[in-house]
Amino acid sequence: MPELPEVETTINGLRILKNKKVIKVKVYTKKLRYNIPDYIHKTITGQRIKEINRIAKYILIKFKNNITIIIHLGMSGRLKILKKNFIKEKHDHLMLYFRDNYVLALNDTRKFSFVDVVETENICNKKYISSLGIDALSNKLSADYIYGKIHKSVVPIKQILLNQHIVAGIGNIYASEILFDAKISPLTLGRDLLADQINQIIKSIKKILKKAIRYKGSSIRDYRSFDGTLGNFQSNFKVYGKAGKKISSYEIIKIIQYGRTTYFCPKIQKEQNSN
DNA sequence: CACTCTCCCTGAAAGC
DNA sequence: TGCTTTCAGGGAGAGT
Repeated sequence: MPELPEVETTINGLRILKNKKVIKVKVYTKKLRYNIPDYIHKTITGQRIKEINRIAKYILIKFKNNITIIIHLGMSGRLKILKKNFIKEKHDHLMLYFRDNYVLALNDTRKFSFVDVVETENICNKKYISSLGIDALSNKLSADYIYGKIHKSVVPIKQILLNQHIVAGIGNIYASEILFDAKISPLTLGRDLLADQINQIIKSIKKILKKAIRYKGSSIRDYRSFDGTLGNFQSNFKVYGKAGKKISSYEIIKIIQYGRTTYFCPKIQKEQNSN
């Protein structure tokens, strides 16, 4: 579920917790992808949230005592904000109770999410943070940068887009959507991409991700209540999940690349070498 | 080093 | 209908 637009939408929803004080921390499932550190209790109980932001798909909840909770949502994780008379649901693994009856719950069916607790100034010492490439929405993302990373690569562009060490934030759905928008075949190898194509990919990254964020943002009720709905962007998918459907008489197909599904329209998305 | 594959986990959907 | 198999939006770590 959570790629960059979902994470962005989530942190926008979480901002109502700014300045609120944690009065209790409950860990219902310690072992997620990694164990939730035991010291989460004493490091944030009684503390107020200073700010909430993200690095790529990592959510950072920063407290005023210089502690940051880092949350990665994995495949199926989501954060819910609950009010006083909430009911704990299946797969709620961590709950932060705030003054004023707010509760923040991490719910994750598949337990691929993780929660880390670090001193704020040491966030970048975490290997999973420091090894990230440039954020997909950063204006530092340039064709020169991408070219430098991929001009010798024999990996297909679809997989390159999923590589968080190159561009951070794109996931499996938006990778297909971005390449369709750029009219580039997901099979094209990194070293075969032309400068124009790299520029086009960057444009499509911004366009698709921003549009996705806009659609989530337009359904405020969805994320304010954190009811698990995906927002409205699904109906905007052009190719993802649409194998067998047609775009102006050209068929969309599904292939498997590196164990992940890719959807594309071969007639519209050309490989440079096949022309 | 660069690339590829498996695995972590649960449940919905597809297959039989 | 009910049982079995496949697959899912992420990413680390092992293997080649």
